[in-house]
Amino acid sequence: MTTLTDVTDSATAKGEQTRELILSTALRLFREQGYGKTTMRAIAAEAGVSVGNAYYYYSSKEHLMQAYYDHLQVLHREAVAEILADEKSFTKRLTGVLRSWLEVSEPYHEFAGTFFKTAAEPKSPLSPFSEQSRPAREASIEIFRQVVEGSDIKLPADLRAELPELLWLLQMGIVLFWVHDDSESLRRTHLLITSTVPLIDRLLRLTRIPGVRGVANDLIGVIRSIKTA
Amino acid sequence: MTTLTDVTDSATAKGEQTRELILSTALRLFREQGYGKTTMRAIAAEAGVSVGNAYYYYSSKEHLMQAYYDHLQVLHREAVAEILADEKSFTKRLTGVLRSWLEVSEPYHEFAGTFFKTAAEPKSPLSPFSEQSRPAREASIEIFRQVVEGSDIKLPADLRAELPELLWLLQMGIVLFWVHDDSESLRRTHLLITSTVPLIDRLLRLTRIPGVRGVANDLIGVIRSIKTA
DNA sequence: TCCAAGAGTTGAACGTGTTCAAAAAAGTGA
DNA sequence: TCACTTTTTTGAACACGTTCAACTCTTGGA
Repeated sequence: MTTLTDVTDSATAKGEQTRELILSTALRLFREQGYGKTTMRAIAAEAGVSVGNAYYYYSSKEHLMQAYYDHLQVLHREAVAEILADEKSFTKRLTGVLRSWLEVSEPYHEFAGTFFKTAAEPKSPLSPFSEQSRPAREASIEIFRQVVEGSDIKLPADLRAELPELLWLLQMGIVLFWVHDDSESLRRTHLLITSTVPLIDRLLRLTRIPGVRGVANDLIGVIRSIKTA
Repeated sequence: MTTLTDVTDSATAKGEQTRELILSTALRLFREQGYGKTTMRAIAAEAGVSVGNAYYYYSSKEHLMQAYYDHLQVLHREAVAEILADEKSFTKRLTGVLRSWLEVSEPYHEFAGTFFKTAAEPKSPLSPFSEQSRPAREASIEIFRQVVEGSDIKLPADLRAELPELLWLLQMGIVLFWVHDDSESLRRTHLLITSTVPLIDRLLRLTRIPGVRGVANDLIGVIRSIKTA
């Protein structure tokens, strides 16, 4: 039996090395030529391995995409750390987080459509609602939980509890918009964020009005019942 | 020059006959085995034509899907006619229209995912937001315009004007939910509709409260500015 | 009736993602 | 060192959506 470091150095190292080589090659080609125009054969050739070998590590082309998605997640989490530490205002925190996502994802905007295409399919493991992407989804929701919890906003407890998930849904909506946005410098998506966030802030504060409060409570009830049904 | 009836009987008839044969065969196979498992070769074989011939009339497998989508649109329009003529209550009209869509689309639920998969791609002509699907989209929005206009609901004029489009967006959301819904008899989607519609009704009536009215107005402003930006 | 032009039809061929049986390499215990 | 097992790697083969040059049929005018 070899030592633990030996294992990571030799045993796993060989396979992991190939795995990472294939992934990085794939991501580079995706970035350079888009998802559709990058063939598995091209990835294998560029990485200096056989097609079958690529499939030995990634069971489909989509799985290579999944890996890219996870990568973005990490970049986003790093990008928002500073904002979440410094800022207290709810609108600024939320705007900052959404903007960061835009910045991080910007290089991939061109072929993001193809990604969300497969992501829209329910059975696909790439769907943001799927079981397989639960870790990534929860990590993402966690960011919004921090947005809410570290902010100055005052809210009824039950709404506060559901809010992170709702904000994540908002982000899904913005992503959908973003994918379709072909304006220069993504002007329209930026416009959407800057005009929507303050509105959400005001909407949330409206829950203090008794008549609104009732509707809001029922809304939460509906969301809960549908989640568990 | 032949007469008009001659043209439809002979000149166009031959081609149109083949076109419809291919379409109906495709839709049947889609229904029977799902979109993914139905091959163009199978459609051609079953229809008794060559693969190339199918492509002569439908430039891709997705276009056959588009045709199915248009088909649904017509069925839906027919299905809601009665409700829209008889019913005056806003919630009942809206619920009826959404329910009808569910009924009409039910046979296709299994493979609808694959349809919305390609629909999610921005460049795809099948996207509900695309230029090519404008006619289908506007026909769909028209239904919601009738829902609003024939109802007893009292609303500020500008909100009333935007509402059909918003309700169409709501339906897109419900469709997204529906696609992911694998509960028996689509229980969860039905639950979503029955609990969401009355809530929307109450939300809309809340716009009479001054504080809410301001936010609603701004929301409309945002929607308008983003649509034109 | 015949012929040129267009409409309709064919199926082999291409490029793609993916599979799989077999070969090569690496690891394991004596 | 030697057999053996397991991990890794290979590339031909498959099924699919799609294309296209060639073919047949239909039509309308001379």
